[in-house]
Amino acid sequence: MVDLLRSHIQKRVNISDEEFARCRTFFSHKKLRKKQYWLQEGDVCRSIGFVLKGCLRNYTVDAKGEEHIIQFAIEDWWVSDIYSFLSGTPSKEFIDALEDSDLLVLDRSSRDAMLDAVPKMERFFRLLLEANLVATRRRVASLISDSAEQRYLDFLKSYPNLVERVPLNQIASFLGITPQSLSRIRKELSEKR
Amino acid sequence: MVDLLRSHIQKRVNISDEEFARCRTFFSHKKLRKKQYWLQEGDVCRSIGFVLKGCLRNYTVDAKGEEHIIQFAIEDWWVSDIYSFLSGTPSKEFIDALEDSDLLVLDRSSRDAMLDAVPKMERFFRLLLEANLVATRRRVASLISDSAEQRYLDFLKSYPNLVERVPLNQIASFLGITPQSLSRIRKELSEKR
DNA sequence: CTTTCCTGTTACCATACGTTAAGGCCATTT
DNA sequence: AAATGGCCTTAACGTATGGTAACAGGAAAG
Repeated sequence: MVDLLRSHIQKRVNISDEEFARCRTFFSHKKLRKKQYWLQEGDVCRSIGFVLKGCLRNYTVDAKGEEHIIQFAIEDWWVSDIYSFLSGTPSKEFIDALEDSDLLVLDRSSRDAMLDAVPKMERFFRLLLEANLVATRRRVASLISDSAEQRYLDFLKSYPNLVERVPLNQIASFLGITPQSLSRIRKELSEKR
Repeated sequence: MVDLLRSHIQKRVNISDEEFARCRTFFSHKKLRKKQYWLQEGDVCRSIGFVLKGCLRNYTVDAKGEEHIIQFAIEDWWVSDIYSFLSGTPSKEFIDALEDSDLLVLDRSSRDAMLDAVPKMERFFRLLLEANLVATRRRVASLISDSAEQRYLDFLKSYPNLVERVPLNQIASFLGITPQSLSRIRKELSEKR
């Protein structure tokens, strides 16, 4: 299981067994059952989580009580409210588990200690953030440029594995539309092709 | 002018005169006249730019020829197609100047050399990326949650200086709506309040 | 086994935003 | 002075998506 983290890091920086062993000591384990919260609005997000198993979502709830999914996280992804984590201010987001999940958790002081203990990880996090920023910018471009139908088709292409695991109403929320609209879009697509 | 870069870096990491002087050698200057391109679709984005003066925009052009602004950049901000820059693949974006502008430019090999020469800059870029990611995630949250009117009001609050410098049709494009819609929204707002 | 909840679908109407077209204002060019 | 082009606005109409409501199938809970 922990091998997943090792290969995740190795994808970006070369790390020795000894260095990885040192890194490993800064993480702790966390199990979440389906529907269990990891972060609730008003809490400070004190750690970032690396998903070993399962699926989580990061979302806001607006004044009408509607949920808006900012991010999904499955195996090999990280999850957190990065703003609250970095600033130490209370979060406006929720994080909970869509499936029984298994995380490796790194709190703020552990991360800082790790960066001191294994300087190479500084580069790892930079590269991770770069990849994240690229993906998030893509999503912005898609949201300001594309129709809901196009965004759904892109989602199918980009995350084929997620479609099978996540309920459609959750995907609609991620796309920024209602479940009813997504249902209509799916109907039209199936009629056309 | 270069002091702007110094204080920009200093905001995130402590850097000595000597270290800054070393950093400085990796940058080159670039002047752009209004409407001049810095990046065109199909080109590889070989450098990132730090804006000393002026205003630039980063945008895509869709199949209908419509422009969609992904990012504005004014003084003290960075501009690039980070995906093309990192991957070395041809860009699908344009970058041009909305005003006569003055950039400090860092190409890929210079950046890598700088990171070797001044390891502290590794942390600087990590922190810069973190801030960028936070802002971009905010924008995603706003695009999937808020009405165009709300997004416009948020824009006014977040970037009051930009509103005065950038034409309204450009702001509409940034918000993901047409100039006509923005005009209508402004009218309704002025009638209400 | 029955009940309840969760998910997905459909339909009807409402609304926000897009499209097309036109006109006016102002700065720049000729 | 006249002409041009960029920018903003307005209006009438079209379309995509939202809101509300109802229903059905399947999973989960009792």
